[in-house]
Amino acid sequence: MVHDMTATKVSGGTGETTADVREWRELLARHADLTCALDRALQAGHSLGMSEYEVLERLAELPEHSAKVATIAKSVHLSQSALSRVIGRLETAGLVERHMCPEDRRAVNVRLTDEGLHRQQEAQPTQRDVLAQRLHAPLVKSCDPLA
Amino acid sequence: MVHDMTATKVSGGTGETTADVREWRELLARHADLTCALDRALQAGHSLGMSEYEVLERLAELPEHSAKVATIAKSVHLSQSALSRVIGRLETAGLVERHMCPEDRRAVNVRLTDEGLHRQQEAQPTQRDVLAQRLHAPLVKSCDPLA
DNA sequence: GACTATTGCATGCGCATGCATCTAATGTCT
DNA sequence: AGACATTAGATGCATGCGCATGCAATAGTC
Repeated sequence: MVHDMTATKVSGGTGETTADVREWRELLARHADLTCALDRALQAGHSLGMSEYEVLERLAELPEHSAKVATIAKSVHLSQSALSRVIGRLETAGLVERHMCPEDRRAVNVRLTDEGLHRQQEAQPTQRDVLAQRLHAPLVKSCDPLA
Repeated sequence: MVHDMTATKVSGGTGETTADVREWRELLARHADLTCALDRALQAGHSLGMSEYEVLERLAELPEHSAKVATIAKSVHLSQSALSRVIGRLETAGLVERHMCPEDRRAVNVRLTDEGLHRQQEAQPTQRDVLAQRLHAPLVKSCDPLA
C-alpha cells in the first residue's frame, strides 16, 4: 500500500494518469470511432445523418410509428432545438409528418411515413453491421475519411 | 434456447433491440452526460472548452510541454483543421505559443506557456471530480426504447 | 371570466467542427 | 538544378449544435 494510486487524492501530481482518465479517454475514442464510422456509413449508403437515423429508429420502435416531440426528446441526446430541426429535415425529406396533437394543441405528433419506415428498415442493417464490427474491436484511433 | 435473441441474425425484425444496440445507446448516453457536464464545469470554472482543456492536458503530460501539431493530432479526436483552430484560440488566450520548428520549417511546435500550465493544473481537479462523480454513476436518461 | 405561470415547439444567432483547398517546405526523381 | 509529388499546417465555406428567445396553448389562481 506504499504506492496506492487509486486512493482519493484530491488530484494527483502533474503527470500521472488516473484510472478514471484512462477510462474516459477510451470512452472518447470509442465514441469518436463509432460516431464517425456510423455517420459515414449511413450518409454514404442511405443519405441519413446519425441524428436523423436515431429519430427514425425510435419512431420505428413504436407500434404507432408516432410520438410527440417531447417524448422523442427524452430518448435522444439532442437539445430540444436540435431535435426540432432534425425533424424539420426529416419532414422535408418526406420521411416523417408533423401533425397537430388534438389533446394538446401546443404539442406536435411526429409520425413516420411509409417511406420513412422503409428507409429506416433499409438503414438498420448498416447500423448493426458497423456496431458489430467496431463496438468491441481494438481501438485504432483512425477516424480518417478512408477508414 | 428456444428464444435466443443473441444469435447472429443478419438483422432482427422490426422492433427488437439487440445487445449491441443497447450497449451503443449506453455509450452514447454516457458520452453525452460526461461531455455536457465536463464542458459546463470547465467553462464555468476555468473558461475552457473541453477541446482546449484536452490539448493543454496532453502538452502538460510531456516533459518539455511542447509538441508538433501533428503529434497532438494523434491523441485528440479532432480533425486537423479543428485542432489548428483550438491551438489558435489557446494562443490568443496566451496559454500556448506557436514556434516554427527548426528542423522542418513546415511544422509548428506548440508549447505551453507558464500561464497555460497553470490553467491546466487549476482545471485538472475539476475534470477529475466530474469524472469521479459521473463516470460510473447510474444514467439519468433512459437508454431504452421510448419510455 | 380575467390574469399569470408553465409547457411545447420553432427560430435567430453565434460557435465549433469537418471538408476541400491553398501555401509553403521537403522529399524524390532524372 | 529542375520538375513533380508529398507533407504540415492554415483558412473559406457549409453544416449542425446549443442557448436564448418568441409564440401559442394549457394549467392554475382568484
